[in-house]
Order: sequence, then structure tokens, then C-alpha cells
Amino acid sequence: MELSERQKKLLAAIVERYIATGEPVGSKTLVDALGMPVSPATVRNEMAALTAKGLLEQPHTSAGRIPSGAGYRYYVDHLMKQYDLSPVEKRILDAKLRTASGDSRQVLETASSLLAELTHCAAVSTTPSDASAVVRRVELVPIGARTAMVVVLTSSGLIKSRVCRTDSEITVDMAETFYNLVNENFLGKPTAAVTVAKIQTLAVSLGEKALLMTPLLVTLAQLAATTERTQMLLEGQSNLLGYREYAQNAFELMDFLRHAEPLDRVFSETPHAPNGEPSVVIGRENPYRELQNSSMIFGKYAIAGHESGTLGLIGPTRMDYARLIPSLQYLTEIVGKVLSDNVEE
Amino acid sequence: MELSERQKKLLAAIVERYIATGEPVGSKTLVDALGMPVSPATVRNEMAALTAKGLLEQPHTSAGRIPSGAGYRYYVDHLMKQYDLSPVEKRILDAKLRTASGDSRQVLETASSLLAELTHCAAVSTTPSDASAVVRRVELVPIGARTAMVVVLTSSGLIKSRVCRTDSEITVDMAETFYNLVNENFLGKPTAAVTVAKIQTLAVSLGEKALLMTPLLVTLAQLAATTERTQMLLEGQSNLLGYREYAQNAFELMDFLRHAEPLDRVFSETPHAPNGEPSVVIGRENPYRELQNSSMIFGKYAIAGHESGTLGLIGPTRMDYARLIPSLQYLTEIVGKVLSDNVEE
DNA sequence: ATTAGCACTCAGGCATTTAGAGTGCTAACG
DNA sequence: CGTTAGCACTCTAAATGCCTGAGTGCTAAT
Repeated sequence: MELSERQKKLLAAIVERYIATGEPVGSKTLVDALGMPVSPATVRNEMAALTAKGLLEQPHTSAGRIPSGAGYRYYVDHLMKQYDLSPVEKRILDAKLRTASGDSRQVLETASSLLAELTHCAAVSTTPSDASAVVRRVELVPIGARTAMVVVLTSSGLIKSRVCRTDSEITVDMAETFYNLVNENFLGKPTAAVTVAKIQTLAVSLGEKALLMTPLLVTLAQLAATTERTQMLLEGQSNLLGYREYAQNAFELMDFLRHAEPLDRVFSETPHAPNGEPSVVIGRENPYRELQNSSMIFGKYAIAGHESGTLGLIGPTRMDYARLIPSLQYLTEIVGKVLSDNVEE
Repeated sequence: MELSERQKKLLAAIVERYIATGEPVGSKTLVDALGMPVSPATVRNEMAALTAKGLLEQPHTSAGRIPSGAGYRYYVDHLMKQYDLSPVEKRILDAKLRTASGDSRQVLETASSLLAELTHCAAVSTTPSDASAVVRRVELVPIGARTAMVVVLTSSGLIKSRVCRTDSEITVDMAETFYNLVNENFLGKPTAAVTVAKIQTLAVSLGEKALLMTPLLVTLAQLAATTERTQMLLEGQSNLLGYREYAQNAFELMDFLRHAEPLDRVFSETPHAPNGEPSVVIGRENPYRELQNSSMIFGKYAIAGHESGTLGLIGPTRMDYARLIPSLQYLTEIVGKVLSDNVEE
């Protein structure tokens, strides 16, 4: 797509103005705003050319132009000047995230909240998942006579725990049997290997102890499963209600986002730059009908060098890409850093 | 307020019809629907009387009547016939909640989700808080050389854990010092007594070990604080978008609900029946402007006999009280039961 | 006490008008 | 040739007026 310098300047101006005001922009407004040394008529000619190339569209004849999907795409890819966060803002975000450190879920929750607040969009994050993760450690914490907490620690730094009630008292002997069983069968194995099926075969060899042991082992399997399954956290859906473009179909979108799992498909199908640059999916580029009025920006965060999960945001196509992309990028970076702290050296 | 039998019957019919259709109901519709042995004119007279008593109101002269706040109130207090859940539904709810048992937060999350789904309203729940709770047990779970998980168990059955990183290695010696310190100073004490201030005074007596110990103790204090602080969980906000009455001010309400803390004030200020009956706050009775188009139904769930937290729902004033009140009541009951399981005998 | 009849009110739907913003085209200009 | 002024044209949004139908309150008759 070949554009003259003037056309580029105009396209950028139109996109930015439309993002700011939400109103179609006309030739006159444009000359006034830019202080251009040409007349509205000239601008009109250029706008007609841009429309012919498919970069702009008209809601109706007597309105100004708004960027088309391709228009936003060109803007994002070639014209946009990114506005980074100020050092102060960065430090604030840093601090807020650090206080949540420890529990990965809580880190992601705060990250999503911060992102939503920062961008006035809906923010989504997926819990880290690492197919190559193995079980590094399992602990049994006594809680009561018949209650214990099972703790699983993976090589990717995930720590998950869950309380388990058993039918009989948990004796020292039982605990020992449990640890032995775990050490022999699961430690160092991929988390995917800790399944209920595997446990059933083990139970056979346990004889009479099996009955007492299974609740603990099943809990362990459930925990292992949660480390595998990526969960979606969504924050700030209500931000979207503020935008005119969602006035009509707010309900539809909200309902789609409630069961956010399909988003994962978008995340994985979109080819993304390996250098940590966020991906941008604009309007119609989106595979889901419900999202075709929306844009998404998302990036992978890396725990100890491994890409593990995604942080993203969803907003109207008319979003402030120049500001939001760097914001998202910064947050994925520090989320990765904070979460990497959990991985032992 | 004295009403004739016929007036009661009419009021109930009007409320129920308006709840079902959302349209103002007129005299003709009413006779048709009820198959009453009187003419529309008679009904009109009665309706005029009910309007005079403040139980009905007219959106405008040429429309039918809709119930006023007082009308709903009278209906809820005197006329309504509650529809209990079917045994099948109850069993399903039971089962779904049991699978979440173990973590109290997760129980409340599922309870809220179920409630939201069941009622098509927004559901809110507060984490249990028990001022009389004492620290029953503290455990330190080794995670890595410099990382440990602190687990706190309270007499009210709450289990909270958090990962803590320290500056130096966690030796057996350190762990022992930690346990001694905890046993002597915090075990059996109210959770409110585990404060950073208290820890600082302890640190003095520790001498050189203080520096190593403080991260662990501070984590402990944070955990104790989380057991104290009631958290709010909100689910199903998007359900509200489906109702006509929220079409206008959806954003305002959503925004209010985001920071749900103020709801706690409503919960505590409303006098509630001690026999486990849910409280109902209708429209204007609500202290917050943002909620004056809404009604709330909520009840306290009890853990081992102590009222601990609240389960509630928020929807349009025009909600199906007769069905929702029993639903909420049933859920508070079983949430209480499930959470009570965590309290050791 | 109940009812039929009737005049009255008012929101919502529909067509019409008006104002204004923005366009595309053409002819003139440097 | 690129740029510009001028102008007729298009189309939306807002304003206006009319009409219809649902629903009411009142009155007089049963």
C-alpha cells in the first residue's frame, strides 16, 4: 500500500481524532485541527483517495470519515508513535504488583485490575501454564485430625494447595505412606502424569490402605490438573459500558466474556512477534462475531524465560493504541518478572 | 394498612403480572387474566383506592398501574406465596457446592455463581468473619531454600496461606524459632492480636535473629488480617444488563458494584430476623442512590452456629420475590453447612 | 355496591419539515 | 498539474404535528 506523505499525515490525524472524539471527522475540522497549509477541498480529494484504498469509510454520505479496519491496521503498523508510561507510573505499577507477589493468581488479579483501570478497557489474563512443568515437591500439612492440606509445587514455580478431608484419621504412618508413594511415582514427572487413572492403578498395590489414601491422592490429582488448566481472569468488563459503541450490544458482549475460554483460541491462533511485542487484533480480524466491533491487544508474559501465559485487553476498535500497547507491554514484562521470583534458582 | 380481601387479591395479581411482563397493568387485562366475576370498572375503583393508599402508581394517566415501593413491600410481607426449590434442584445445588468444599473462598465463588445463574440477578457474598475467632494453628511449609508457605488456621475453620520469600536461607533452627514464637505469643489469641505492631515488639527480644524472622512474621500478620477483613465476591453483574430498567444507568450501577464494599453497610444496617429468614430491601428503602431502582435479598450464613457472612442478590425492584427469597434462603443454609465442615469437632 | 357509557388524557408511531454538516464535481487559478 | 473556490446535492438528526389506542375517572343507571 503506497501512500504519499500527506496521506499518511492525514490518515494518522483522522485515526487519532476519531479515537479521541468518537465522531466522524470531516475535511474542515481536519484542516482546522492540523493547521494545514491547504484547503478543505484538497483534503477532500485525499480523503476520497484513502477511501478508495479502503483505509477510510463513511457511515453515510453527509458524514465525515472514520477509519476502516484496514485504516487502523495501517495506523498501528506504520504511523503510530507509541506513548510510553512515565517513570512515575511505572514505579507505581511495580509497587502495587510486588505487594501481591507470592500467589500467582493474586498477581494476575492485581495485574488485570491495574490494566483495566489504566486503560478503561476490559483486561484479561491467563494463569501460567507450562507443558514442560514437572512436579517438584509435594507437601502434606496437618490441619485437623481428619483434615490435611496438600501442597504441590511445580518446576515452573506454581504453588497450589487444597484442603482435603478424609474418612479416617491421618496418622503419621499414613502421611509417610503418602510421601513414599508420591516420591516414587510423581516427583520429577510431568504434572500431566498425575491422573486419577494412574492413582487407581497405584491403589491396587496398596491393599487395605488404599481406601484411606485415595482422598489425598485424588486431591493431589485435582491440584495437578489445576496447574495444567489455564484459567482466565477477567476484570473491568464494566469499563466497556462507558463506550457508545457498546450501548447496543453490551449484553451480548458481556455474556460472551463471562465464559472467556474462547479467547484462548484467539491468543494461540494469532501469530505473535517473539521479541515481546504485543499482538494487536483489530475488529473484523477477530474470529468471533461478538468481538468484531472490538480490538484486542495482548502479549505473553514469560516466567524464567518460558512463555507461560497471556495478558490482554479488550476494548472498542476505536481504542488508543498508541498509549495502550506500551502499557500492556510494560505490564506483561513486570508480571513475568514478579512471577519468576517464585521459581527457585 | 387495611385492605379488603378483593384489594389484596388485586394487588397480588398486579404485582405478579408486572413482575412477569414488566408492563403496567390495566383494569381490563386484569379481569381477563384473573377471570374475575366483576367488571373492569369495579376493578378501576379498587385500583384507584390502592393508588390512594400509596400501593400503586401510574407512570402516566393513560397507562396501567405498577406497584410502588410500598406495594412491593405489602406484597412481600403479607401476600406472597413462596415457591420453594424442587428437591431435584436442591440436590443439584448441593452437589455442585460440595465439589468446591475445602477452600471457603471457592465455596463462596461457586455459591455466588450458582445464585446468579439461578436468579438472573447479580449475586454477592462476603467471606466469613468471626470477631471471636482465635488462631488455632500455624504451619510453615518449606517451598524452597529461601521460600516458605505460611498457613494459618482459625477456630472458625478458615484456612489461609501465603508464600513468603526471605532474605536468607530458612534453616531448621529458624523454623523452630518461628514455631516457638508463634506458640508462645499467638496461638489461642484472637486473630486481631496478630499485628505488625506486636511483631515489632517481639523482634526486639529476638536480637540478631529478628532480621531473618520478620518476613515470616509479617506474612503471618497479613494472613491474620485477611481472615479478619471481609471480602466481597460479586458474580453475574452482566445478568442485570438484560433488564429494561437498567438500560439507562447500567454503567452507573456496574461502577457502583465494582467497589462493592458499601454493600456491607446495607447488610449490617438492615435489621434481620434471627430465624434465618432473608432480609429484603426494596427500591427506595436502600440507602444508596445507585441502588434505589433495585432490590436486594440477603441472608446470613452461619458457620458452626455463628453468623459469619452474607449471601445476597441484587436485581430490579421488579424481581420475582416469591421464587428468589426461598432460593437465597436455601443457598445460605447449605453454604453454612458446607463451610461448617471445615471446623474441626 | 356494581356497572355501562362516555369524555378525557397521554405515549408512541408515523410522516413531514428544517437545519446543518459534509460531500463530489467542475471550472478557474498560479 | 496540483490546488482551490463555489455550488448543488445528499443525508441525518432534531423538531413539529397528527393520529391512534389504551387506559382512566366520573356520572348516572341498575
